[in-house]
Amino acid sequence: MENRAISQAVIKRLPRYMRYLTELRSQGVERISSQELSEKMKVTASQIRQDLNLFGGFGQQGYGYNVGNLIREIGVILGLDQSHDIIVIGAGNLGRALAGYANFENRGLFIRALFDIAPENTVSNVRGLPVYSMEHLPEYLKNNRVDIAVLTIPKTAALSVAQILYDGGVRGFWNFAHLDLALPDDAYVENVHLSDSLMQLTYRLKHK
Amino acid sequence: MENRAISQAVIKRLPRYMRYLTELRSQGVERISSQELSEKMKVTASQIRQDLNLFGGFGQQGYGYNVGNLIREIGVILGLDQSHDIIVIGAGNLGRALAGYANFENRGLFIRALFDIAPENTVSNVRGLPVYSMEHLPEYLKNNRVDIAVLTIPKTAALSVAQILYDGGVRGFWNFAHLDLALPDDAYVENVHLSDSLMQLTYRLKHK
DNA sequence: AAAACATTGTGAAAGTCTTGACAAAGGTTT
DNA sequence: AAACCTTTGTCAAGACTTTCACAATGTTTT
Repeated sequence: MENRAISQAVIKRLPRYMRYLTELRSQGVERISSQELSEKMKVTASQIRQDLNLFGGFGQQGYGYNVGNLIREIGVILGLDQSHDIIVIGAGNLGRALAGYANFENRGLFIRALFDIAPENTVSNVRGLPVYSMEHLPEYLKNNRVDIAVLTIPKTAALSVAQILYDGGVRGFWNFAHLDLALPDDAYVENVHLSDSLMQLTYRLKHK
Repeated sequence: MENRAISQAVIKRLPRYMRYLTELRSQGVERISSQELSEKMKVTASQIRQDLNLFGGFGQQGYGYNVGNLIREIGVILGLDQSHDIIVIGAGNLGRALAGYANFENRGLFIRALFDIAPENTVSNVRGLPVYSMEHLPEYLKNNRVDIAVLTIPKTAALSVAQILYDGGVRGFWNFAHLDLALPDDAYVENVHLSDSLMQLTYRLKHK
């Protein structure tokens, strides 16, 4: 838990640093300066140093940053050092796509099950994951720890299902339903609006 | 084409206004004040007025904003008054999810086809859309207008496929591959990194 | 048709975020 | 082991964004 307030803007950039650093590590790069990294990421070196320094002095003057160490440190900041148990609500194409996402497990993100109103229609089981009926959700929540629920269901169903999840103790919500999910303050909701980003693209195509 | 520079922050908010206004219209609401809308959207009334005023005086003193009119105006700003022809590259779960997305067509966004390296494996055709082999992509681009390509392919394939698309005249890219796609300046790329948003959630769960 | 009311549009203030600049600190070379 | 080089950490300036506050203007009521 940080005591200084970290701005949303910084938090948004951390996963991006993670991506570039992981890529560098896979290329065998062991050290990098803020200058070099800034060129690859198309941001200023100053911003990188400022951002990283909010969480501690991970670099070394005259040397730069150790890639492996930095990945580990940012991982801790993002909570990826702890394991997270995740269920996916809605086993349609999007739910299956997210459940089948490789690399989550490297980061301690474990998809445990999918739920659907019509589980028997689910064409192919994703990576051998069980697909349960929605009716079994409350019981599942009694017997299993769930840190994050992924919602890929119609917006008409989203609020009532979220309530069941919240009552069952779930506090993390990755919401793909087309509404801004409003839950009590101790629940953390990340709303993803894919079509919003497509409209930013149409805006730019029009105003180029 | 706007002459004043509109900030990225404003452009990001426009689709959100669109969502709330469309919802209001479907509830039969015909007029709304910035104050009322700000309460629903949890932003300040001042921000709404400031944002909308960048594009023109859509409101009326003492009355507020006409919902239908505002939807139409924001639609024009976002380019949703023009039709866009879209193809999806990669007919996996994610590609099929996006291709099957309802409501795109209401906004002039027409998915015309999917492409995949193994089209015969595509379990179910989405909404009767054709699934072509990747080999046919250059020929397709010769014969069909494509405004936007949606990339739901592995990052190893993304750049070479993007190059084929760019050479074929495509300038809009909605990229879900796990890299920041870099293309010439006259191409417009919207990179979507789903796992970044999940990591923002794990951050908040850890630092609550 | 006048008075009272509501609400926008907008300039300026306050707040936040990003960038620039450089002293301090450690690395590297000779 | 001294001199030189590199690069961070950090403070302050600059840029950008949000919020405040209110005159202007149109709406509604009486």
